[in-house]
This record gives sequence, C-alpha cells and structure tokens, in this order.
Amino acid sequence: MTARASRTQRRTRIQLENEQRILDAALDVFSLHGFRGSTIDQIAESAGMSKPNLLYYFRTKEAIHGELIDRLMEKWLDPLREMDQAGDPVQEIRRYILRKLEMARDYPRESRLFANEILQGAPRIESVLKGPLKRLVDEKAEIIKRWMADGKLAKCDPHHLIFSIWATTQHYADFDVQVRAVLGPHKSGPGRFDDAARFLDFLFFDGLRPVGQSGKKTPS
Amino acid sequence: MTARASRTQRRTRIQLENEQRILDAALDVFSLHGFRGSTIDQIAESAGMSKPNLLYYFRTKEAIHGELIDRLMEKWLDPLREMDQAGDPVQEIRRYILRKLEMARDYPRESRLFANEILQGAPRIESVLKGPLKRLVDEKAEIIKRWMADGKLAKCDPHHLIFSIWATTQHYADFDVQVRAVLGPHKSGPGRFDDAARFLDFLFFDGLRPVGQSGKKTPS
DNA sequence: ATTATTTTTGACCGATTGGTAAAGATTACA
DNA sequence: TGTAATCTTTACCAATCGGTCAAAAATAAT
Repeated sequence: MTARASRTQRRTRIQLENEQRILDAALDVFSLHGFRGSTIDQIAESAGMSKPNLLYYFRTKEAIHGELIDRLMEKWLDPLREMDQAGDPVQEIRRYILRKLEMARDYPRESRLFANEILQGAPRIESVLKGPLKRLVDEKAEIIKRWMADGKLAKCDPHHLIFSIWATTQHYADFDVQVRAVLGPHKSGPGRFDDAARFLDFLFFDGLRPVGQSGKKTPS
Repeated sequence: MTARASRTQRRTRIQLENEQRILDAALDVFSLHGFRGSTIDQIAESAGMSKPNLLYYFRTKEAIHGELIDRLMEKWLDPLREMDQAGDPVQEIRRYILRKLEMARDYPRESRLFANEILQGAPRIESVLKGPLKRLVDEKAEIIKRWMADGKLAKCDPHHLIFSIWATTQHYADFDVQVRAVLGPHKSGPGRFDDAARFLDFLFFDGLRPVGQSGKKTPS
C-alpha cells in the first residue's frame, strides 16, 4: 500500500508539508476558476511541484477538491453553530453577522470555493446541503422563532433572515472585485469591511424607514 | 467577407434564428460552468448543431461569451437606472428591491452568468465595473444621500445599501440550489420568491429590533 | 554501509480541447 | 431555372486535458 492511501498510518513530515502546499495551491486555483475550469497542471505549478508528484499525494483532481470541500464545510458552519439559545437574541444575531463578515474578510478563497460549488449546481455537496446544513438551519430557525415569539425580536421568516445574513456577508468575499470597482480606489482599502459592519448593523437592526414614519406600532 | 463578420449587412432569417439558439444554449452552459469550465461542444450540442456550424456564427468561444455579457450588462442595470429622484424615496427603494428580486426569479441564468464572471475575477468586464457601473451607482448613491438628508430615509452608507440589495436579491438566483435544499421540498415552490419579497420588505424597512427597544430616537 | 522505503521525475497515454479546411447541401434571388 | 451566396458537414489539426508508468533520486531504517 502506498503512503498516500494509508489513512491509519502516521504521515511523514514531507507528506504533511506537501499535502498542505497542494491544498493551499488548489484553493487558489479552484476558488478562482471552479472545478471544471481548473487544471491539475495549474495547481501543480502553483504548488511548485510536478504533476506526477502532486498525483502521488492526491490520486485525482476530485480527491483534492473533495478534501478542500470537506475541510471547508466543517469551518464554514461554525458561526451558526455558535448561536446560543441562552444568549441575548439581538446580541446573538449581531455576533453571527459579525463572525460571518469576518470570515468573508479572512477567508475569501473559501467563500468563493463554496460559491463556485453552489453556482455550478452543487453536485459534490448536495447531500450536505439537504442533510446537515438543513438540519442546522432548521434548528437555529426554531430558536430564532422562539425569540420572536417572546418579543425579543421583530417577527419575520427566520429562514430568509439567515439567507440574508449569508448573502450580505459573503457578498464582500464573492463579489469583492465588483465591490472594490464600485467603491473606487480610495474607499477600497481594508476599511471597507468596517464600513460594511457598520452598515449591516444598521440594516438588520434599524432599517431604512425614517423615524416618525415607522410601520411598527408602539407596544400596547 | 463572411456573413458572421458583416455587421452592417442585414442578417438572414437563418442567421438570426441560429444566433439566438446559440446564445440561449451558451447561456445555459456558461451560467452553470463558467467560461473556462464550458466547452464549445457542450454549447453546440445544447443548441442542436455541429461544432463547426456553431463556429460559423461565432468565430471563437470568447465571441459567444462576450456577446452574452454585452447583452446582459445592458439589461442588468435597468432597474437601478429607473430609480427616480422625483419619486417617493421609500417607494423607489422598495420598487428597486422588488424589480431586482423579479430579475433573480425570471432571469436566473443571467444572474449566474454575471456571478460566475465576478467570482472569477471579472477579467472580461472589469472596465464596465470601474466605468459605467461605478458612475451609475455613484449617481444613484448621491440621490439616496439627498433623500436621507431630507429626512425621507434613515441615514446609512448608500453604496453599501445598494450592495446589500444586490446581495440579498441575487442570492435567490445564484444560490438557488442551497436555498431550495434548506427550505425543503414543500417550501421550495415558486412561492419562495413571495416569501423572499415579504421578508426583504421587512428587513429593509423595519429591521429586527423589536418595538419598544428601538435604537431610533423619536423625532424632536 | 547496506537495505528498504518514500519521494520525485520524465516520458508517455488516450481523450478532449478550441479551432480549421474544404467540399457538399441548401437557400435566396435573377 | 440557373447561379451565386449562404449554410452545413466531414475530416482533421495541434495543444491540452487527467492520469499512468517505470525508473531514478532522496530519505529513513538497520
């Protein structure tokens, strides 16, 4: 049995190093071109190693991509998992939005890898979406619903609330090129994430309607 | 000069028909796999025609993609162009959100084509983003700013407001697979767009903070 | 120092890629 | 109907694709 196939055996220093280099290079390439648009040669060159050498560590292109997706899905849902039923509702949502925005800032490649996968029909993660993801979202949606019933949050569809948090935060990673093009050179610095954080807090907790024209009724 | 190269000459019925068939098939393929992930053979087969025949109408893969992008950019910005300074601010924003959501519903392929292009670094539309798009957004942001100064809207960063409208509405096209996976079979019908419309109206004009705990000060 | 193992390489494979050449089929028009 | 222009197809090309193989090189174990 070759080294790459032995999962139980402990790995060499060289194995660990090279696997990491390959995955890092593959993340660059896959997140930019999608699965079908990426080539093993590209990844190998980006990892500074020959193609057969790369294929010594990962037997197929699918294997590299699959490993990336697996590791991503673990980390990607952490912020939602952390949402705590016992915490203050407004603070919990606020914190979730902020954590997701930080992930868009700190892990844009992962966000794009995920976006590419979904955009292209999610053939390799459909089961995760319909299984673990749906369960997690349903569970948290139920918590949010209870918060709303308790008057701690204004009532709305919690599923679509979660969608809107995903959409607005990941937008800053996935559509980064557009965001920076529109903001212009002087507002495209790292500070754009602070501006985004401020705006999202405004959006989710205040809303556009000006004071004095609120659609909300005062509590009886 | 061949038919396909003659721009001034009027086109045959067959030309118009086949060009349309090709562009429609290409939209299917490109929006699902991105530029690099799509092949001319795929497009030709989807258009029900041989590859050389397709290449008789469009000389290269880039030519097809470019034509799609050009037509898309025209239509894509219409809703924003329609935002009217003279209209009621709340109604104008509300209408813009709704129009964008309708486009996500009615033209998901176009939305995904655009998303793929941005996601992959926008090599073919960077100039449009930094030029016409930025100008249009800046112009409308200025209008929104004036509305806010006049007390017609709560104050926030208008650029990020526009981003959030793009993000939340296009999400329902670009991440459709995920949306439907999470909502489950019985809530994934066409009605999900009505739910989304209701929710987005809530989000942008009311916000999560429950009545009685508003961060907004009452008007003096 | 020798052996066993792991790592790396160059040469190669069949399939697919974007695209071409040229001849044949069809159409429009006189 | 004749004919010129348009349209379509078959056969093909070089380049690149994902992946294999055997052997060399480097490393680890004895």
